[in-house]
Amino acid sequence: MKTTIYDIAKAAGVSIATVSKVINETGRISAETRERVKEIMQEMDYQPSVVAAALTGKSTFTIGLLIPDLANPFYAEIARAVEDRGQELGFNLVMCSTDNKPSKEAQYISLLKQKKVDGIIVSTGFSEEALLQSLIEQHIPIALLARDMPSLEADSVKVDDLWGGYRAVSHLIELGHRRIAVIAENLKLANMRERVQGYCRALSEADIPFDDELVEVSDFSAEGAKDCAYRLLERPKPPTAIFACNDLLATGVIRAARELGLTIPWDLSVVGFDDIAVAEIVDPPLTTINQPIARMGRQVIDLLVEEIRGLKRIPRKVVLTPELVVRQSTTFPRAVD
Amino acid sequence: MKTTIYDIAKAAGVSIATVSKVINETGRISAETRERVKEIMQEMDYQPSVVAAALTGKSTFTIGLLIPDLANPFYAEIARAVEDRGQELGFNLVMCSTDNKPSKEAQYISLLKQKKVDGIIVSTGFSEEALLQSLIEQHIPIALLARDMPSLEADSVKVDDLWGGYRAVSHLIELGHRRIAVIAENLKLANMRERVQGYCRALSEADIPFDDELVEVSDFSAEGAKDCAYRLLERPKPPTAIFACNDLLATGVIRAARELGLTIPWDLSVVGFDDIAVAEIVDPPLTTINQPIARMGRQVIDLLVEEIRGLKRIPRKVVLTPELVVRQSTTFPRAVD
DNA sequence: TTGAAAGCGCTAACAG
DNA sequence: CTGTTAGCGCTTTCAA
Repeated sequence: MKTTIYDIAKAAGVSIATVSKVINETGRISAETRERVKEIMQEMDYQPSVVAAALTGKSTFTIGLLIPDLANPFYAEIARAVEDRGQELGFNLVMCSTDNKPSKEAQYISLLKQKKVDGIIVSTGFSEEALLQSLIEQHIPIALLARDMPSLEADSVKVDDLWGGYRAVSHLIELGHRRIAVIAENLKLANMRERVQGYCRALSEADIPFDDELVEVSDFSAEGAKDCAYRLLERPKPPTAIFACNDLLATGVIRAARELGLTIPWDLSVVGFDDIAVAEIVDPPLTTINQPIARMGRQVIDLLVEEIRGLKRIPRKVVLTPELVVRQSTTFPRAVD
Repeated sequence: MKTTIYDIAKAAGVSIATVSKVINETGRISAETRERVKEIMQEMDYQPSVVAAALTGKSTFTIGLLIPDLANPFYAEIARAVEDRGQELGFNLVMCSTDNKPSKEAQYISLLKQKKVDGIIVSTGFSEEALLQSLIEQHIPIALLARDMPSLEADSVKVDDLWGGYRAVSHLIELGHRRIAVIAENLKLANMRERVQGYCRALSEADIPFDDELVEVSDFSAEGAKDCAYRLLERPKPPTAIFACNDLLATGVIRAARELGLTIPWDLSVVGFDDIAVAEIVDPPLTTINQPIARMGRQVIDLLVEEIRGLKRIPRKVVLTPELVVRQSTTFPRAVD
């Protein structure tokens, strides 16, 4: 049998209440007995049961992380960042890949509730606001990561997607591009819409007319983006630059260009979004918009843990400014119109 | 307050024991009361507390997954595969990225024990066998994934690394290469040693003398592999092909080659190992050895859950045969010696 | 077929 | 400063 608080109490010749107090550093215990109990706990290699403690209303020290897909490098990096900060604070992460399917999301959330997790970080695409709202009403701490629902009373940490999109496209414009296409992942995602809005803003600021033939909507895959890029590049007047709304899509664009015999950046400039590790690895290294993933992960955990600890406050909406990272996938357009 | 088993019992006019029995489908209950209780549970949106159940000795339906680094695409894909099968069976995954540091590993394991997880899947590099052994003695189900410790009485699922290495290099030999280098990640990892052994076996079978100047040891990063590749390629007589012991290392090789003005595969053939998603994305698409990740993930979970359910058996050591996937990073050597 | 009652390991008043 | 005791929500004999 595993050693319990009773074993310790008996061995130390005190009551379980005393042991509990030294474990939690609550109440007042004489230094002497405290030391003795501690020693015995060491000797007997005692580890308090989180389960039993949780049943009495204490933390489970577990946080759920909802993301679309753990195998997607962006979310894997997000998860790692969150995990790291969680670990520092003593919290474990349970992973929930929902594939952006409401049914999976609901299923995971239900399980997390049954397990009495301390809080949930939501980084999935289009959660039903009602579902999250109900969690809040059940006093389950929630935080949004890499997205936000303005009307939801929950902490959130994200970058300014509109600014990011704007910056990406204005970079292309500064290089001299005028026929710039954009490939988005799914316009139902607020993120994507904002990035495209940034695209529009940059165009309009440069007095470049918006041409809806230059906006393509892909699925979430690099494959999908490749198809979009094909359509774009096989037009009579193809764009000289493409803004892919995330790096994964950008890799699809790169492959399409390669297959069509185009050399990046000379025949086509490409800029991505996210700055995941693969952005550096692809050929050519990708110019992109950097999301400070490590920082974002740390910050959501910090906010969520604050709430878990009961420091009730007004929800904080953190918006970080992403940065343009110029690498080698962008340059001047070969021929000016 | 959350609704408990008592609320249901009261509403249904039965005892909590009865409710418990319909929840768990144990004991004999009249169809009539069963239905009534079920209805009421629905109506009241009752969800049994996993925590309370766990305290009485039942499953927590939680499994710990120990990997070196969740941000590493190979492990992210592994984690996703494991998560998926776990979800199908009702188990949640808690992620533990150890960075192959024994201290982190120990810390995570301790936490997992306190939370009474049902089992642990170990996919980290060099766990101390003693630590895992002690878990087994505490009757905590353990399974090894993508690695094995033959002397440990635990299930394991992995590919035949030696065969994989052999297949990679024999492919190069068949193409006509004779000066073939290998870049390994860390020879303390059994995996890596076996892959290098496969390399050696293929050479010796082809009567190519082993040249220890052609084996480089990198750290775990693409950067490290790039440095190794530089050293290799700047020799007076550089290799015509490089076997990188995993795809991440292979991307480093590709970058080094690119920087040195070499064209793959014409100036240098490269083969990787793992077949992660980026293998298809890099330029040129990477010839590599495929690990059937989805299948591996499914199988460890199945084995582990068997053990969790108490179907005690002799540990199963599953070894799958990886397959060569020929893409565009390999071809004949330009000039035969 | 059902229910009363004794835990599971720990926390938190409340007494002493 | 320390101990007694009543739960937390559920499972599981054992009787009825």
